[in-house]
Amino acid sequence: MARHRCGQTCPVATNPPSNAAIPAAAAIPAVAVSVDVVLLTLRSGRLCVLVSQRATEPFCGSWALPGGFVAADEDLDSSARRQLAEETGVTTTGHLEQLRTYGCPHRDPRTRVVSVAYLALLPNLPQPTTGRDGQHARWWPVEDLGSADGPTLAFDHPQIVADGVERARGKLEYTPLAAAFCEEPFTLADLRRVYEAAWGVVLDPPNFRRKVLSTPGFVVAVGQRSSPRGGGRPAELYRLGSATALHPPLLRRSV
Amino acid sequence: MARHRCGQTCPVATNPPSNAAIPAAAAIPAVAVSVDVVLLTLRSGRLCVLVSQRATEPFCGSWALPGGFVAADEDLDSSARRQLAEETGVTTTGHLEQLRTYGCPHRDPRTRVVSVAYLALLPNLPQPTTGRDGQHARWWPVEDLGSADGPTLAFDHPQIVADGVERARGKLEYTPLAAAFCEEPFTLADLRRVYEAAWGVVLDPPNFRRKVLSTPGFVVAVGQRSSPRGGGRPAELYRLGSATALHPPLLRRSV
DNA sequence: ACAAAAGTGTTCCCCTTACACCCATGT
DNA sequence: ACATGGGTGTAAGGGGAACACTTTTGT
Repeated sequence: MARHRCGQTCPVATNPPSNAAIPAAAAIPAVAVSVDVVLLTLRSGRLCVLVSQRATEPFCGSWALPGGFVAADEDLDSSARRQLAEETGVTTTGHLEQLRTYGCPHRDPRTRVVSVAYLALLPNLPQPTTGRDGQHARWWPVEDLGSADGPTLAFDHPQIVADGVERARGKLEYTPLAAAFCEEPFTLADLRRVYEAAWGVVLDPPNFRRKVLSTPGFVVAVGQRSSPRGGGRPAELYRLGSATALHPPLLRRSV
Repeated sequence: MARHRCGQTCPVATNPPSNAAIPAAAAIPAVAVSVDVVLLTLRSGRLCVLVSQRATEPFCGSWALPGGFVAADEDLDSSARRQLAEETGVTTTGHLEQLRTYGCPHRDPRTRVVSVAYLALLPNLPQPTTGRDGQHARWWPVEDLGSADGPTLAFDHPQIVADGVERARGKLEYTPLAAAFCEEPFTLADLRRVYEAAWGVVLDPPNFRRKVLSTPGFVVAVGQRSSPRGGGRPAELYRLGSATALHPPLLRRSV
């Protein structure tokens, strides 16, 4: 047992590190690692993110992403799922992916916190999401975030949300990710509305239909029809297929 | 001053945490944060990654990515640049971007290490890269990594390299990233060979030329011509332009 | 009957592709 | 002269955009 490069005692090799680019006598800095989740959903045609209001300093009264510290023997992905479950009650069957890591030294004014951000996509949840401490959590349309009547986000969470939204928007182009916003089975109109809400555009229904169906395995017909709400021909119902990529992609108008 | 959620004393609020999803009495686990860099370049038409041979346990004799621990007051990006400079002598003017964070609890057998991986792209370096400790560092063609006569990579570095290579390959499609592999000024053939090496395809020179030049700001002519090596008409020389994205993208053949 | 939404057909146009051909230089 | 690589021209085919039109439901 010895004290070496990792700054802790553990039962393996004791040679000085040759592969780590740190000064020989330097201690490994203490860093707290947290996970923050950008949870996006669609509510009445608007892309929304889940945030909860902070009751403590710093940033008391501001809104923050669900998140918390990674446990000792916990994988990062598992931690993200746990934070989501504890703070929203969602045992996610939806999409969850790592987004990016934020490690600016003073992003948390108290101590060094490196935060691994995740992106989660879910269909609209029927029940209002309540934090495990009963804290005030709510959905905010992402387009309201910069505006005057929108929420003030804590820490560097504005940047994290912006990165998450941009990732989601971009991935809609070349992955079947849009289905993560829909409850199965869904109609092609449901799927189209995901793109329209996320990109802020209007898509031509006939062309969208052909495009989606032309990619084998994007969606598969379930053999039933939806009950129309308020007139109109019933739509066929689909489930997400096994395709992992869209070829060719469904590109946004110029960027 | 008080002991609170971040596990350290600091001069701000003392209320119990309401926004962090950790058990009230739990200590913040000690985690070491490191940065590993996937440095890619092109050598004689092959995409290569820089690795250095470990001289200590664990994984003594295996090859590892350049990397090291993040310093106390150091930004993640700065840390990546520092590791690169210390281990390869490169003061990167090339491309550097965050790749992904790897935090599996036992990815390092000694202690918990969360590693933020970076992707760096550089033109072929004339001098052989030597580590700051004189350690054995060399380029390996990425296609040799899985093979029998290729190197054995330490830790989860095979996964990190694979992710980095895939990121680079994908980003060539819709960003001007290929120019990061070329020393300026470069010819369009140089640029084309980047795509051919990275994707393992053969591209039609006339069509490639039109495609590249049709995106305004991808490359700009410098008004000179290259001296041909071994016959052939001299090519026009270009520099990277100001465009940040390719519209429409230069797509790979089906995936 | 009318409105509304789903779905089909059709045309135009741009981009990609493939390949023939010309240009400029080294040997 | 010939090989080599840079660069231009051009015709065929695929996919996207736009929109007319048909189908099926609710009111």
